[in-house]
Amino acid sequence: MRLHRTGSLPLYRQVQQVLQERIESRALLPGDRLPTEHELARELAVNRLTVRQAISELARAGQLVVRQGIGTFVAEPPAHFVVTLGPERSMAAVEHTTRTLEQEGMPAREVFLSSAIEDCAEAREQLRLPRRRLRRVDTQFLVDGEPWSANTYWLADTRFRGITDRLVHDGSVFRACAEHYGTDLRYAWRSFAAAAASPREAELLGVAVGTPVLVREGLNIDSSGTPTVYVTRRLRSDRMRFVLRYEHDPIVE
Amino acid sequence: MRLHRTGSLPLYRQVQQVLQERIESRALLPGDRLPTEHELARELAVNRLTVRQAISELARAGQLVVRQGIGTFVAEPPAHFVVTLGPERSMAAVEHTTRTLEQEGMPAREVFLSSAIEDCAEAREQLRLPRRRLRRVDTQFLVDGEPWSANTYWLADTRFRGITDRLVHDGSVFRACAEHYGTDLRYAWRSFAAAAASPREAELLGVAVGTPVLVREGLNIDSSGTPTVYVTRRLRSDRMRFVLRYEHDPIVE
DNA sequence: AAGTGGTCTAGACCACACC
DNA sequence: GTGTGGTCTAGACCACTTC
Repeated sequence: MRLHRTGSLPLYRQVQQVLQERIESRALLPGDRLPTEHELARELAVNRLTVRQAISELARAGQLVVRQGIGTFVAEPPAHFVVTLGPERSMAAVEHTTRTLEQEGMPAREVFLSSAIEDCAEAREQLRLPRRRLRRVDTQFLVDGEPWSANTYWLADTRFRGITDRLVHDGSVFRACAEHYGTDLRYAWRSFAAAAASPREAELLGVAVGTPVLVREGLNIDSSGTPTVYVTRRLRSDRMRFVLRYEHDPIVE
Repeated sequence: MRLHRTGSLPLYRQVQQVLQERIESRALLPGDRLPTEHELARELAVNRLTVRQAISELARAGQLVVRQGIGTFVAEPPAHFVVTLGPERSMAAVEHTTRTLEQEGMPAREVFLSSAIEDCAEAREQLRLPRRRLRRVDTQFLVDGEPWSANTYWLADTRFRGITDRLVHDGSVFRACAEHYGTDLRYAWRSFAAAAASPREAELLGVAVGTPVLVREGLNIDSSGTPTVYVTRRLRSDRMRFVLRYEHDPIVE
């Protein structure tokens, strides 16, 4: 195989096409290891950096998975787990998702990462709190040992005093609010956006920097309508997807 | 300024930090042009490729905008337009969004791109149609002349015969369905995910390949409950964001 | 024509995983 | 140690924008 500049298609795009053809023709199956970068470079008579440029775009797009020291692999078709959102503002939420996952043999749990007094303009405004009262709690959602989301919660330090100690053994913030503080939460709003994974987020999610992540933010209010928890989740877009169903009587999270 | 390998932080990350510091300290303001890649390379005593690697990640993350032949600029803070979704399945949808945008002085319109008989397993399943009856329509949503979303609609060719001609002057597919075919649509479901822009999508949206985009899919049914239009939208995540409000009585799309 | 970013090369060394 | 991907360099030429 030999590539060369033709028309105006850059070499690295031609390399991409070669790889995509091999995947689509099933010459390479999900989970298979690609030839090494050196081998591909030699085989296609291009520089290794050109191969890397081709691979890195395909990896970002989720078609390949690169593992340092091991090799580059054809990605498994994403096990898009569908989370169904109802029109309700209730929050059986995490509970429901967790149960569903477990029924499919995928043990899910939320793990506490860190907690600190910290300021954040957006959280301050949403919660209407002075800056010194703002507590930030970070958690990770693991499914089958694999990180699926990185979460940041903002809440009033005074109202949930000592919550950090509660979270060490069970990282579920919402459960802690309910069980230890008697606070029933429901949604005021939730939002969806897409963003590139920052270095920190990429590490937490086990993906490459710049990988698209689904950003879900939400404000939770207590039964009196007071803004109580402002949460930001970054979700692996190759693992989760949200669906708003209107037909049937709908469930949660 | 001189960078060198310290600890284990790669050079290109140090270059990123330098740039981010200049942006955060407001030494570089939104819209400002950065020094050229050659200049940065010389100034920081690193290779130009190293500078490029730093810049390309920041560009993907939306902090910088790179324009060939012109220069690299600090991105304007994203004018996240918020689209409010109600729990209703109704579809005042595009209408409402368009009106809101226009009130803010941003003329919005949907533009027809192409139309063809084409097969798609997912669309076939959603619409329960045989493959030969499947029509694909592509449109672009422009706000103030700038592309905000790339849309693909799937519908029954027989039911909407001649729709292509209707769309040439007004690209709004939903409006065409209502006005020319008397079909009132509402949502059965909508979904949200994130993905990397493919070369084709990147071109339509005016962003770099691999930029995170918000993927919104939905199935629309007519008043008898028949699946009628299956639509996939790719939205610029630096321009739009979806919010589900639960508090007030809610509006549309 | 001049200046910008876009692509490509050859070669080197480093960090990580596995044996 | 061996082999993988990760980082980095020096230098070249191309494509696009502006003048």
